[in-house]
Amino acid sequence: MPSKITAPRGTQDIFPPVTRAWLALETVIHDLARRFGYGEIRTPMFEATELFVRGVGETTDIVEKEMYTFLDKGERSMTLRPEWTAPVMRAALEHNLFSHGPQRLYYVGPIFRYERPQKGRYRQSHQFGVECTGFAGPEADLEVIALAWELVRAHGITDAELNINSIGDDVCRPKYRDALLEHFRPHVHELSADSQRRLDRNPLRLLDSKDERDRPFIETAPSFESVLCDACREHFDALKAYLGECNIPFVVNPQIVRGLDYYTRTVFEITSSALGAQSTVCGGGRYDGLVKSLGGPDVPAVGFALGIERFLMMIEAVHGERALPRSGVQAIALGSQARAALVPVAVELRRLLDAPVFMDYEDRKLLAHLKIADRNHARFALVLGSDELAGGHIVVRDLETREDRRVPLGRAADVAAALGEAR
RNA sequence: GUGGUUGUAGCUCAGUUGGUUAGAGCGUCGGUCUGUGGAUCCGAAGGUCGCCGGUUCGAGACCGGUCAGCCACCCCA
Repeated sequence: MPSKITAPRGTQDIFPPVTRAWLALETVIHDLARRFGYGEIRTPMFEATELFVRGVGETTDIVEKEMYTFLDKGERSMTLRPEWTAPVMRAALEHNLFSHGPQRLYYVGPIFRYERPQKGRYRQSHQFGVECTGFAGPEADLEVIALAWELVRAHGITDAELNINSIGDDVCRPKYRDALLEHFRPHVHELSADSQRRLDRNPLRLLDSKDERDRPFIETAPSFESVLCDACREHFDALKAYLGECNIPFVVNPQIVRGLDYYTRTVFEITSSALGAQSTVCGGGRYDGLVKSLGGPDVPAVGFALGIERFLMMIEAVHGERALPRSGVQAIALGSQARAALVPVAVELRRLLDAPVFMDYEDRKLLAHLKIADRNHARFALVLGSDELAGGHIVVRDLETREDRRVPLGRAADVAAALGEAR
């Protein structure tokens, strides 16, 4: 037997009722973005590989080992979108959006990264994110953080924590880098192998090492705040003040670094203990240099990305799986004659009712049909058998109160009205 | 990419030191109940034991490989 074809590693099929939870979250997201004045953008699921190499950074893990890259039939190197920010900026640039002033854009959709799957990590995952361009001041930082936090707050997620940090700009980041090198260099051989590698590549990332051997040196490392230039410090202080005034609780965490090259100044993360080792549900920050590095004007920008799968895990950890309330009607026909009469009624009811109308087309006993109605979580059953057919009525049964009533069969509108009353 | 761990019915899992014909619960379907549901009881369907190879008289059990799930590292949402 040929081996069964299965979904590729790290991808998943999503069925009802889980798809319902996805739709509910997406609905909240679209509404939230609208209230903050953001418009939705959709971009291709694949892009020229070059976009990510230049946008995300050549030495980042994403570019070095996590991209799904392939050659198309024209021998062009293409890559499945591993993150949204670079494509969104590319699209905005390509269509000259930046010449029309500040932009507020958001997206919801899949990203692809070639990684070994684990809890909260998949090869295809989905992100919601926003990009706010054209504002250099801390107000924009506050705006996107407030938007992300509102999503968390609205779902009553109590164990979420907002961490913020500033990683400086072109002026002070090199200084900090040097300070770190100076601090760690004398102890190179006492550091973990990973950290020794990081020291050359990206000393900032050494700060979030989990290795016990690195801990003592990380604890004594100089903090970025001590090196921030005046402009960056002012920006960071203003943001903290705004967050306080808006009652958004946060902690300053000097170890937040972000893995992508384009971040400047503000970086932030929202974490939760519900997610295992992958505790970050939302990560973002300011990326003032990205648009320029993609060949565009010098446009400041700030945004975040939020993992949909991880967020759903958080919601479930807090609320558990909710029992579905009864809703809609089960149309039950006993016999072929009744079925022929009821099918058009069901179709008409679907036009009239704002609730599901279920119907099973097999020949079954009433009992079996009622069991199906239960399984569908229907609120009402419409029973049409030979007696009702002869009498020109239909029996409406309330499956919660077990009450039966007769309704004239003549027009579906009458049935719909009866259901409306009964509710 | 590295490490640990697990693959037996749709789901959750038993299966003795290797031994004839593969087990349970839940779920599904039918009956119990010629037309009134979530329960009870009875019955049925459903498996080349992830896949390939090896050891053996004999493999679901042992060995190797491979694929996949889960978890962690690296890193990230």
